[in-house]
Amino acid sequence: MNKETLTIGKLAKSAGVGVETIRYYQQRGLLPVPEASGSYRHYPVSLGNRIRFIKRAQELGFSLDEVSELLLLEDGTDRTSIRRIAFQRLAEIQTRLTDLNRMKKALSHLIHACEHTGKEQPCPIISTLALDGRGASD
Amino acid sequence: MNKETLTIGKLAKSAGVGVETIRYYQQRGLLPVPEASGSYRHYPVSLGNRIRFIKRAQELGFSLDEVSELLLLEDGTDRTSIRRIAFQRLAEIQTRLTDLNRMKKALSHLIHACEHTGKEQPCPIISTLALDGRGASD
DNA sequence: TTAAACTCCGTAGTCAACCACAGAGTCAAG
DNA sequence: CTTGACTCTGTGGTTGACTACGGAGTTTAA
Repeated sequence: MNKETLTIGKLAKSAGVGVETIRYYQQRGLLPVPEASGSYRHYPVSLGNRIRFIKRAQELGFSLDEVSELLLLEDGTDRTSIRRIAFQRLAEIQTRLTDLNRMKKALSHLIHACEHTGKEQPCPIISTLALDGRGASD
Repeated sequence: MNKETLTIGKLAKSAGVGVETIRYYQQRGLLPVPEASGSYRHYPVSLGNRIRFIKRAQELGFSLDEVSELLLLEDGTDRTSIRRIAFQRLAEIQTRLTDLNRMKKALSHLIHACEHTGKEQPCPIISTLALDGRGASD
């Protein structure tokens, strides 16, 4: 009833997520489950900020487990721990970037070779994949 | 019994995968299911090459669905289709690379800011995530 | 006052690419 | 001929982040 609270549906809409997402976050312990004063629960509007926090962290590639950690540190006093999590995340991103760049290079190379190989010869993309053992190009 | 055939376990070992993986590939239609001459099936050794083909394609980031397509084109005559699939894959890799680079940049920036901000001020990592609405940096 | 829209709660399904396991049958070596 | 390793089939579990659904109760707008 309070002007400061919303039903779960309104909260979801205000935060741009589905109702089920909110319930899921509650299960994961990312969001508190308010007491119901009546038969429906009343959600403080401020939870919208927390949901948006979660969403922005996800956009930076944090998993919900990592977001949980960040939320514990939300007051910002434990800089060291926060940076540790961020560094970890950065390292994972770097690893993934390296992998993808290797794939990209290999694939571009194969496509290029395929485009510049005569029809009489086998397709380099297929023949590379079909090579026995490894020892391809790499 | 033939010298040219193996039991599923031997085939799996020779191709460096688990028995379950072979059965899974059969379900997906990536591998044929040979008739059993007896009560066990006998797998041509050549299937090992096909399995390795699949694995190498996966290393280049192809999904099993894409591998199915590639296997249909395995003779290498339909270069256009093969290249189409490879190009698609390359485009996906590029998209992912762009995303990750954006994340990396944002995160490095935040970490740097966090390291060079006085203790009296709020942690930039947290406060960026906690920003109301969007309109952060981006 | 009723009908639509919503909430609650729990469970089950989705995607990808497998892995695990159970129970029964079978094969090969000693 | 026994033992132990293997095969067959079918089904269920894993991870991550949701999404969907069902049935019952509740609130609210017309």
